[in-house]
Amino acid sequence: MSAMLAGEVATRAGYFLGAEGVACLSAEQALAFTGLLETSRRLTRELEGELEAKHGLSFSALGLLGRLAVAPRGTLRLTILAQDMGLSLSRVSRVVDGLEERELLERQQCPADARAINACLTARGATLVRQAQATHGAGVRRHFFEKLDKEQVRMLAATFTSLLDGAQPSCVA
Amino acid sequence: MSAMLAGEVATRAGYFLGAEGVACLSAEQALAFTGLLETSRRLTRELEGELEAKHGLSFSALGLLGRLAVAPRGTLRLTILAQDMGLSLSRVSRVVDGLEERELLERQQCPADARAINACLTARGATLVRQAQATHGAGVRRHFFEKLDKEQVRMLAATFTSLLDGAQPSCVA
DNA sequence: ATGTTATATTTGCGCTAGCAAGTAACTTGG
DNA sequence: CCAAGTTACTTGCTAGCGCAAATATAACAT
Repeated sequence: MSAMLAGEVATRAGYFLGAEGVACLSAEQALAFTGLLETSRRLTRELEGELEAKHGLSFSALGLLGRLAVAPRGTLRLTILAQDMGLSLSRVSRVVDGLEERELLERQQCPADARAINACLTARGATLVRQAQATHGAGVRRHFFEKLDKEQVRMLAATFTSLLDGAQPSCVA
Repeated sequence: MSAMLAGEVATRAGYFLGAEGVACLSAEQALAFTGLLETSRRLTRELEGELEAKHGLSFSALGLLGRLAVAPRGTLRLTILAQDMGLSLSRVSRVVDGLEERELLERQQCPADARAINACLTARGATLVRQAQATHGAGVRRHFFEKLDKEQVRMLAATFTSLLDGAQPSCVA
């Protein structure tokens, strides 16, 4: 299997193994790294496709609505959303544009600070987010957890927790 | 720690835990899933940023050049590149546009098939890809492997290998 | 030979994403 | 009280990505 493994690695990790070679990373390391990125890519593609098809929501849109759904009064300021979600404020502003268009949320002037805008979930939005969360949850189970045993899940959770520990937010702006 | 863990999960996985709740996924499952996506996002952002800053290459561009670098005669057809890289052909065509502009590769008519185009690495491209691979390899070690022990790497490699096993290509088009 | 179907690539469009610049409003030091 | 600096948001721009349509060539069946 070592030969087949090496072949796999050469294919999937070709972009950082130079002509000089394989000494750069071990086969296992290459698999761990490229596997992580590739798994994330496929999972995202698959799940976001379902979400888009069934509810017309991107991942970010669902994340935003989901955060509103658990916030007091269904309301959060855009800045808070951006920080929470690790997105730029400009992106959040435009996601909100789209959701407001569809009347899933409303922009409201913040009474305490005239600069600030509250995104506020509508009844329509609250209904949709519940449905979409159900779709998404089912998709996650189907595409991810059904293929993993308990031990693997435990280990992944522990590994990612430690990796993300020194967590500066992923978006600077 | 269970309380803090639950808090973490509520924050990071808020988008699929509805008002009704936490019953949907276990805390560990939520961490494994969101951790995967978040880790991938940060890693990509960090590494691609370095690559862009030092060599003006995106991840895809490096992948493409890297594949040419190990191909016979530094040459591959666009279709092959697209399949290998899990990108759409249209995307590959445009990445090639950019790299051709910078004279890191050339488009050549395939002698055997007048429809096909070969992307062919130039000397400049071959030099750059080696440098960029070095940068990238160092970045991967620094941002990823330095934070993991041997056992974790082994486990990640095994898990992702089995997850990606039934691997239909991630890009349909 | 020739029409049909399949393959290879390019181009137009729409989406997500961030950064930079612009505007409005809050805060603070003098 | 007001000028300088900070914060909140919006808007214009760029880049990556895929899909769908357009074009050109190949392969195949009649």
